[in-house]
Amino acid sequence: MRPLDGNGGATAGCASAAPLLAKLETLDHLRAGESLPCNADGALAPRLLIAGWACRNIILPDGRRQILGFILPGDSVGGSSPELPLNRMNANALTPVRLAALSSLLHQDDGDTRQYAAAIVEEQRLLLDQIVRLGRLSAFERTIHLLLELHERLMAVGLADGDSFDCPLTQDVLADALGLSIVHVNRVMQKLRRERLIESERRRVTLIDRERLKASCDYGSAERRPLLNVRRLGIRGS
Amino acid sequence: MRPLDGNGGATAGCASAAPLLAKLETLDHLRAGESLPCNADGALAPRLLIAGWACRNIILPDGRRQILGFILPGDSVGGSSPELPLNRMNANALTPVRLAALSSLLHQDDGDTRQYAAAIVEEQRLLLDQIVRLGRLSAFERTIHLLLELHERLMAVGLADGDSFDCPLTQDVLADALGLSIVHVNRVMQKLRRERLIESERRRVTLIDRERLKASCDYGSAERRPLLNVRRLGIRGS
DNA sequence: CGCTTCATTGATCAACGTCAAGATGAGTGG
DNA sequence: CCACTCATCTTGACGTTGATCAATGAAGCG
Repeated sequence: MRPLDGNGGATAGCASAAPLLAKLETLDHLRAGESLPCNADGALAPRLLIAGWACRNIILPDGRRQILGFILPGDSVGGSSPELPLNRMNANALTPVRLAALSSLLHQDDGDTRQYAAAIVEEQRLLLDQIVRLGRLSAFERTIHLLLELHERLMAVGLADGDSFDCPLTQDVLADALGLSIVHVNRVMQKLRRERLIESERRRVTLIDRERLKASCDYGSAERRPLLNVRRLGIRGS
Repeated sequence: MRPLDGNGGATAGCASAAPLLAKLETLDHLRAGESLPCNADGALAPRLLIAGWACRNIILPDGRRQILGFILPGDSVGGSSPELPLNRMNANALTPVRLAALSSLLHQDDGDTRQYAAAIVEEQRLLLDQIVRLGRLSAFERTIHLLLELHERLMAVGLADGDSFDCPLTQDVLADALGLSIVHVNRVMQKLRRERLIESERRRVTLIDRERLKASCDYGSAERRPLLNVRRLGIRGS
């Protein structure tokens, strides 16, 4: 029972919920672990991810890995500029993945420039969130924060229903995204379940009380620009 | 003795070394701690920093602070797009700072677009480095890595001579940039001096053996895109 | 079934944070 | 010139978080 799709990849269970993506013609099929296609110059080829999950990552010489961010259905990669560092990092499928051509989507008049710009803005927002997570949140907060981000992004493309979504991330991958050890991720997840903040069975993650979760990790506070900021830093001018 | 400049700000000791910047007319003067000017929409106003140091930072509701990156002489802010998240974060002077108008510099034909694009690329590169530092480097490595970045950037604008530069960062600021406690930063710096990797007296930091330093923290390995990546992640496809 | 990947557990330890208290040094007003 | 203040750096003791090592389950898959 629960056949877990057979054909399409990670998000097949929700495929009906992503009507926009379903209509696109598939250009590439990747298996889990494979690298996203590159141009001759080594930069990511322009693609739209229509099914499955991927991630961008950096691997240090000694084998440590840091995942920079996740690529979810509806996300585009490589479109904006081959110079952009993000487009020069490794990107790997985490599940079976289907990609569509991107240029076709964007070559309408000047619309592509606008699309590219929006993608860059969104990418930067996610990078800043990642920095705050890694720099100033505890393991517990980090994990919640990332789950909230994933849920929000999947929600936006119709791949999360209400409070839950299909999450193909292994604890191994989660660890490298959160800058933690795999063992610790496991314990944090257990604590989250024990405190009834989330449920997770098989690959399905349910965020039980999103408002409480958001409050517990300051989710979203990186976006707001405080109007006036008298804290720290500036008590020095005469 | 050692009057530590009196007029110009943090980088006055090196002013002669930044000929390009010296010629610009100053638009704003900021004292340490003050916020960089904003437009009506709340985004950073377009400026070129010609003297002093500043940083972009996020402050969480409970007072924790994460510094996202430093703004050094020669860096521009707010130029690219008011939508960019980085341009909507707090930015504060860390020393007395002088800013120049940016629009005048860039309103030559289409040159501004190119300039903006280059700035975005560079910003993204620094953000990725920051993520790797926070996510996968130890406190010791992080500190070295950041010092190397600062040295390299100052070198590029003629504000570092050989192996040393004038570093106005307090350990407090360093801590919030590195995601560490202030006490731990202090101990790491001591260890760095004890092992003769750096010297630091007053505000002057000297990197004693840059090659050794780079090797010890994998500096620069985030830029290179490995050609083939068989490690981890992908041993799953049949 | 045997294999492999992934999740889980316990024990132990190192890294890093917190608290509290001095030093040190530069600037300031009397 | 001195006392005073304030920011910064430094130190020690101690607690916590999270890493590491090493096994053991559990589940999917050929």
